[in-house]
Amino acid sequence: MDLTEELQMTQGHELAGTRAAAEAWESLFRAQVALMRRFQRDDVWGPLSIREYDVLFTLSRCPGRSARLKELGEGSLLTQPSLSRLVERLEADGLVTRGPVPDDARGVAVTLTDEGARMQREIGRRHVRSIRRLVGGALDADELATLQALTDKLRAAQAAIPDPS
Amino acid sequence: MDLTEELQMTQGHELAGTRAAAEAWESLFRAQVALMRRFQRDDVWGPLSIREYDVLFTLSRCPGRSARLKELGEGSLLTQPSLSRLVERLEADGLVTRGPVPDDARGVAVTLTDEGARMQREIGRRHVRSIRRLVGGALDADELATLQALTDKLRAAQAAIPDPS
DNA sequence: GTCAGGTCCATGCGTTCGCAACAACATCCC
DNA sequence: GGGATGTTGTTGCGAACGCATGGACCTGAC
Repeated sequence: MDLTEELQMTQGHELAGTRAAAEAWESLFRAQVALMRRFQRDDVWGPLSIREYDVLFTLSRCPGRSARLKELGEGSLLTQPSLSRLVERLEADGLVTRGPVPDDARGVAVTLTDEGARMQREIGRRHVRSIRRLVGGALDADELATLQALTDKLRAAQAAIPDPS
Repeated sequence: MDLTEELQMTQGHELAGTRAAAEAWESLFRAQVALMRRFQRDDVWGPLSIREYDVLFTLSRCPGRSARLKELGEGSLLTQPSLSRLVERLEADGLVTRGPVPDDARGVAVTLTDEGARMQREIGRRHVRSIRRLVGGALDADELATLQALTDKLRAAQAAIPDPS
């Protein structure tokens, strides 16, 4: 342990080395970008953008294939206004419906239509083939399990760290 | 090993299970999105967008702080026209210069100016603090090293897999 | 040399995005 | 109840993006 880390620990934090964290993040980021570029090139998205597909995918895993706009926004990189208009387009295409939510007249419940669910499954089936090729073809089962465990832990632990005050 | 995997191996591929690959990718993707959202919220970017910073960062690691437009595009999610205009804006702000590249009159060499390098270092210094807090605070040194090794391997191995023919 | 095909970058144009402001509702405190 | 404050979603508008296309240049065959 070098002096910097020791100093940090005396301040009550158990932070791994700055360099190790930065390098791990960069590797994670670059891997995600590289894979995303390939997935984007894939001819599996039909009339949807990846962001639109991701919303349909998220909805397909929600109870009743329905979620509030706010919940959808929490798992997305889009800002709330952009998501609002994305959902507006999905509704115009007949893939989702927008309705009221019980017990909160402000809320908007976004619900997958049958056609939306069908579209999601169809694209998802093709997309998962690409994932198997590119991700499953790069790492073995143990490595995949380890990667999943680490990224799950990273996401959970990061969520527990407050914003700088 | 289940029947599906066995069948795949008889076809000459050593693919890990589809489910494991899909779940690992989703975890990786969600972790990246969650962290990215927090980094975006950080008040460290000054007048730049994250994408603009990423270009300056990439240039700062290139020999001579200079790279061709094409090379910059390979590590970015932006399309070529979008990157072209992003660099155009960076040039207008005095952060990069555009010049010819030796031995190829089509090429455009993008070079970091002193002010661009200073801006990148200043933002980078603040950004790396967030990375240490959120990434270094979530995983210990061993976990960071493992995560980096796996994502590096994933990126390299994926690059070696050809597009579907 | 020159012509065909490929690569690299820029530009026109319609779409999507983010920011700021706003409207509508919920919640809390009195 | 009633106003102050916070939350949820929408809208106006300028900025940025992606797609299609075009111009300039490189490469290879003849």
